[in-house]
Amino acid sequence: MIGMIDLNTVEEEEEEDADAAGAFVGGGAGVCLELWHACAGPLISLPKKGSSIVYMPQGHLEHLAVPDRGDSIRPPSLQPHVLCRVLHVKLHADVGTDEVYAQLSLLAQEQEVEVEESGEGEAEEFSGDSRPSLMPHMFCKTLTASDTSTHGGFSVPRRAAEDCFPPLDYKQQRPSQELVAKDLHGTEWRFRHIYRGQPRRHLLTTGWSAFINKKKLVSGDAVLFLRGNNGDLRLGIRRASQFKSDIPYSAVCNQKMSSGTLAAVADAVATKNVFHIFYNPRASPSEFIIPHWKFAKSFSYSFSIGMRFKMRFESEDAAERRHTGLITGIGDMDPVRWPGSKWRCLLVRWDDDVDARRQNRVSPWEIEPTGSVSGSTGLSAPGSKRTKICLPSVNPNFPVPNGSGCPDLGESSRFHKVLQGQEIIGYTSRYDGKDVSRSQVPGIRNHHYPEMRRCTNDVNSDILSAAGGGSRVPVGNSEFAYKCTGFGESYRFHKVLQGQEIFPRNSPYQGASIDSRAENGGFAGYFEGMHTSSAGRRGTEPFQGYSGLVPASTSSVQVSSPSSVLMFQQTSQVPWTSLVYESNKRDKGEDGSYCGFSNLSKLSSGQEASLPCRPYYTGNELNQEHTEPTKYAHGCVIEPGSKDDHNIGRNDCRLFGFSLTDRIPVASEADETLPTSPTITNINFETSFPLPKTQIAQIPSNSMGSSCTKVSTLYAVCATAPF
Amino acid sequence: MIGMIDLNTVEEEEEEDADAAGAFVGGGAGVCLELWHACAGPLISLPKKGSSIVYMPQGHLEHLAVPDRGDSIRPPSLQPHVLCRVLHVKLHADVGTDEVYAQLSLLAQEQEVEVEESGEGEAEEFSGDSRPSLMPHMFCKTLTASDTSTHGGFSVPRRAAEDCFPPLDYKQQRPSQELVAKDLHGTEWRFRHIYRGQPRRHLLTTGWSAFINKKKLVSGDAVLFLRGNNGDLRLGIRRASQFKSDIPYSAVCNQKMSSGTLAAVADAVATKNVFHIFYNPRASPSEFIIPHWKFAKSFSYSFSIGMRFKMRFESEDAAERRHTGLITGIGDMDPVRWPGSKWRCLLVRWDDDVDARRQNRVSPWEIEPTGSVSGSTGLSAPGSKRTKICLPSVNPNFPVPNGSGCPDLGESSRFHKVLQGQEIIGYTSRYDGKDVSRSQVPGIRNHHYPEMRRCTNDVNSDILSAAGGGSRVPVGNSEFAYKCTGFGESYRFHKVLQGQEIFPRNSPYQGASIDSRAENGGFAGYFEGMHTSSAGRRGTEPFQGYSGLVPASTSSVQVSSPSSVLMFQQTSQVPWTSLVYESNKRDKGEDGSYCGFSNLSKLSSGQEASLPCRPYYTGNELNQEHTEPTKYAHGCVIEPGSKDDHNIGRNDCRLFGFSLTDRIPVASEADETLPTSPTITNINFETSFPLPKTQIAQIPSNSMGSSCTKVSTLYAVCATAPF
DNA sequence: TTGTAGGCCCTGAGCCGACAA
DNA sequence: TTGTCGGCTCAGGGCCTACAA
Repeated sequence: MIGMIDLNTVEEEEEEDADAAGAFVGGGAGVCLELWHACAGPLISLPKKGSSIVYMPQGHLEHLAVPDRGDSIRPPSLQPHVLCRVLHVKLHADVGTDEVYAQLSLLAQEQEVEVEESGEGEAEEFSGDSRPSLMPHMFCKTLTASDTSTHGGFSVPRRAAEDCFPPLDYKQQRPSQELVAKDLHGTEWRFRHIYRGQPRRHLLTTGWSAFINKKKLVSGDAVLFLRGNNGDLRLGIRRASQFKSDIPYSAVCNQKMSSGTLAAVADAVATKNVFHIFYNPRASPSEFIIPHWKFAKSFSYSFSIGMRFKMRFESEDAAERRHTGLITGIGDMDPVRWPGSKWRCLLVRWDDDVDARRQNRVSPWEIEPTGSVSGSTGLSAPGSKRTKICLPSVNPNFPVPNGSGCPDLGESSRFHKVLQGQEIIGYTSRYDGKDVSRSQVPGIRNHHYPEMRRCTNDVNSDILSAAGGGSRVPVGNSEFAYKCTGFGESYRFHKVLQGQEIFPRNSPYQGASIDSRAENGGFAGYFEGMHTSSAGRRGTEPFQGYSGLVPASTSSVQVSSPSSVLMFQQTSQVPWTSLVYESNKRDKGEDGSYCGFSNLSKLSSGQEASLPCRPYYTGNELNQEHTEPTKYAHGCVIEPGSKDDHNIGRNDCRLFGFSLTDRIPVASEADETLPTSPTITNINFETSFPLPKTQIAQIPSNSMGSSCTKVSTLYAVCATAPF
Repeated sequence: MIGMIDLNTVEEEEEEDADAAGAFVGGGAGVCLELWHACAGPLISLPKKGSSIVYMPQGHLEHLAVPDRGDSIRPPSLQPHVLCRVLHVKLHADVGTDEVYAQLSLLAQEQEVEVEESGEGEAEEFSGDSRPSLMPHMFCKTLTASDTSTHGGFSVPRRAAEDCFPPLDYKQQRPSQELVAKDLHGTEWRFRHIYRGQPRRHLLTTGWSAFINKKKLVSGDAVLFLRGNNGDLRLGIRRASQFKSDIPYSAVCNQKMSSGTLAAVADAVATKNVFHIFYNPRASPSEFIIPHWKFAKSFSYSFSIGMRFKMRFESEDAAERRHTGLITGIGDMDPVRWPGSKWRCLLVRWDDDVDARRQNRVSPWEIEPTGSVSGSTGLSAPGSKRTKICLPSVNPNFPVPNGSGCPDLGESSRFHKVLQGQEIIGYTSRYDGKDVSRSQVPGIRNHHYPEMRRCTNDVNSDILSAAGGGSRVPVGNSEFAYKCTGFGESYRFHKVLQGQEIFPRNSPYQGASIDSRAENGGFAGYFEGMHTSSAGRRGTEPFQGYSGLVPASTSSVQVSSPSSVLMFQQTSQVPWTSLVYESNKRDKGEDGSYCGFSNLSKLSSGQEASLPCRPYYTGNELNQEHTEPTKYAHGCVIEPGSKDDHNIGRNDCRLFGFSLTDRIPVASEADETLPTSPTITNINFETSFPLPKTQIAQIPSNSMGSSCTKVSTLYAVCATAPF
């Protein structure tokens, strides 16, 4: 135990935190929530406990990847879309392979379910989990041949070592120490960390090969080091390819996902019993569980043959890529067994079909129309451009120390996005606290108090004016929206990408962040000042400090060499899109037969939401390319010169590979102080998916707790224009 | 591939054989049936496909060894004793630990089930599996410190090497070859086999440490080498202690045996669906599945407080030991949740309670009363001593070459018993066929034809007279009885014991055996001439050759040093006990409430069995000590001087640890040619377990196929005296 | 006959700096 | 800054015989 961490750490704190989040491995040891998400990959999210989701048996079968034998015959009683409440989410890691997977406990819901309960439940759940669990320092490195060779050890990127490892005594000729890192199972791994060579470099030597061998890591796999706020080191694995050696991959997980699953589900649904779904986020991209609102939202699009669309993918290097295509057909994928199912009901042709693996069938909720079909610019609702403007809604990530405002909303600050190879560092807190900022603005350390005070000001008007005002208002608080949609399990979701390093060396918030953190005794729930975007400390004044916290210079962000790197990026939920709720009281007829989800028509509106609202998107997605949304979305621009469609640095979270950030419907009681867009019309013309009446993504108005009711109105616009 | 086996082997033959027996590992590779049983241990047996068993949920819970949480609450509909039909038996081996376990597919039976179906099914199943699969050569060695050290290799006992391994060219100074052995998963392991050192010895060097490491073998564990009849080498493991390392033991198996199992069983029983039971024969001695007849038989005993009994155990060295005790109480083990259950309903005190692990509660079918209570010598039925006399019913193991008689009965010849450290070699067939017998009787090679011809003679009268005639007739054909009881899955069951070596060097049958085998082109289903006892080639004339094949001298058997050794012992089924069936047509009243198995009263008699028969034991077990039953049971006495109660060499097979050999009720159509015992009375006086009327172990008369109908009557006596 | 120990060889794990990308 | 290479050391795998139980 040489050179142990010297901070005032609280042992087992993360364990408890994981417990509080309901994250366990099978054996009972706690799984580090952050580590799980880091290992799961950048685009994986999970539904939150208590949220409403739609379960797709077809997709489940695909995920199981079991041969379509007799036992996979559709149980007659099982519908293609099953509305469920998520009762529990458990995070697991395969004992043999460290592969992460999740167990969801679902309960089929009646159509008459009061959506309000979801919101209440959420508020309660968050309260038990509002304790900060910061892990501001992390890095992910793809192993080189040298790293995995028996010949040598592990070459640690310099800044990664400085950021995540306890400092070495560089006065010595060969400084070294012993590192202890826990993996997902809580197993401790010990490494000798030495700084040597000419030129000097950080190496892990003794103990490394044992780790490599035990984990059966090969070149191309990636390891993650993650320093918790209490100083604990965590160690994760993200394999390049699925682990398919002589040892059967994910024996336990596959075991649980074996045949007969669907029959069990059908029985549970029929008998109103809980059933359990195992999901391996890295095994297959099946998105067989999607948020209720997302499913409902897909009805708002009018898909038609010939329509162009775009869709996001996770590429092999864990970077997100976007592909476009053309809808070539619409119809049931399996009209015999699953008639009326929307699962992969769209037949598409990709513009770049170089990737043969890509499915030629997609589900409506996976794609976004780009609106180039039939020249119907009307698909683009008015004000679409303003949705971009909303993105500079940078709010500070500094938490209110005692969280008197909306403590249950304080979790969005953990909604991280960690890019592997894309280093986004708001403040460069070295492990020893030295060299905090290389080119720091002098005197910045004294700014945090005024800024925090400014957070309490109502700057809504500023925000709105900055955003261009008008009908569309930025849903600046991603966490709020996230929570309202019920997919808060991933509120601390990280996104770790490889290949690009973004390092804002002279962020004016660095000093402030550090100081506030120190004064809060490590409690601080803030993150780097960069890329705070819309998410952040959302409390009574969500956009608080917006005007004051916009970085003075966007050039502070640098894009450096690929591979290796660290730090979290604040994930911004719904950064550049706005939501509009539309009153939908008119009876649109009983044409819901196709969608197979007519039960939605029975959904009642929220108690406090006086009017039934329907999620509505302004159509900005239909005619914009989203090539550089972050330019507009974030207070600091990632890299002004980047013109590819990778959207690196775009804050995206997906539920089962599905984006949670694009547009999140948020219901509010009514528009009180905000400009509304009462003239928004239903864009669902030319619909291929007739919408049942009041088929909405119903978000309870009280989902954020009573004290936040007013806040919610800041982010959601509910147009009450009757039809 | 140095020195590969030179026999005319048929590749994959055993694989197919395993398939035919329904033995698979999870992955699909075939599990060698013999190897599975060898690894499972000496006292483990399994029910046969199609047989009737009684399933005990309580025992299952014990076997699961899950904490008694809420989910182990007895499902209301689940009875403590469930009569089931075994639909399938699958043999498995844990991928990680090689631990063997079995999967039984059970279907709860109605009381009205026709027992005849079982017999028919058996005949069919056997037909598909009547192909000989001989493995006459095998050895098991407990690993020494040197064997497991990284410093050296594996020291092979000399005769083990000569018997199981291909011969070396001893003319070379250092003969060596490469051995290839398959484990339970079909994985090939290659070893360098060298003969060197001063004095010379057989060693496995290269490749051995890899095996040790991969299998995580330690000193004290045992390895089994097993040479198939086609020359294939098989390699098994029997761990000294349960494999409990950092890697969870038997993850897959335990997974399948996890919580909620009982609820699933209850549901399956209620819905008349098949349910699956996983049984780890080495995990716990729970005997939660017992043969139907065994369960019923336990009612024939009259257990009372103060009664003495004996019970068999498997000791740590895999040797069988017998312990005696006193019944101190009778009553439900769990009167709240499982009232009326007979599971461990007897409270006992052991005479030698040095072993604290021993349960102080036993089930009635586990023990045998010794009749020393209340001086009731009446418990000993008349003719008890004659049961010993029946044991010399040695029949030859030489098969009829073309099996025209009863091919489906030809399997008993595979009912092996392999004693580890107890070497029983009828003919010492070296691998190269040389040095067949070291002290062979001259000219014996010419004896086999007359003997085989003699096998076709009906020597029943001889047998009976030799057995003393009278009311009790030896059930000489163990296989037949075994099959009739439906527990034929283990018909090739091996018993491997450690600690004693019995080597009949000069058996007069050696030459004959070898020759007949050679002339049959390897088909021969015979075994060594020693210890043929009652089991063997049972065809139309089960006791054929009895008079002519009794060894001239019993001194041919030697007991040598413990540890290491080989060869199969023919398992004798019911070697020294006789069965008497008693007509039980009288109505004994509806007092079956206690036993919880009153459905037995609805059992109808077999179609061809004209009269309901009830298994009945003459009570010889009640007053004899069984110390040296083989003296009487076998044509050749194991070791005349052995006086301990180990009963080494006693041919015993257990179902889930339960003896199948003691007494096996066999139903017959009627007694045709055999002397019967019409005056046998029901000894079930003083009964603590009132028997429902016609509570019998019903064995179908046609269980051995129509061609064997007459044969069956030779072994079973059905007294038809009405009450 | 076979378990164990010591001698010996040699592979390869693993640490190091040099060098170059 | 860090990936890879060659050099180096050394533990231990592994083969052998000697000796003794």
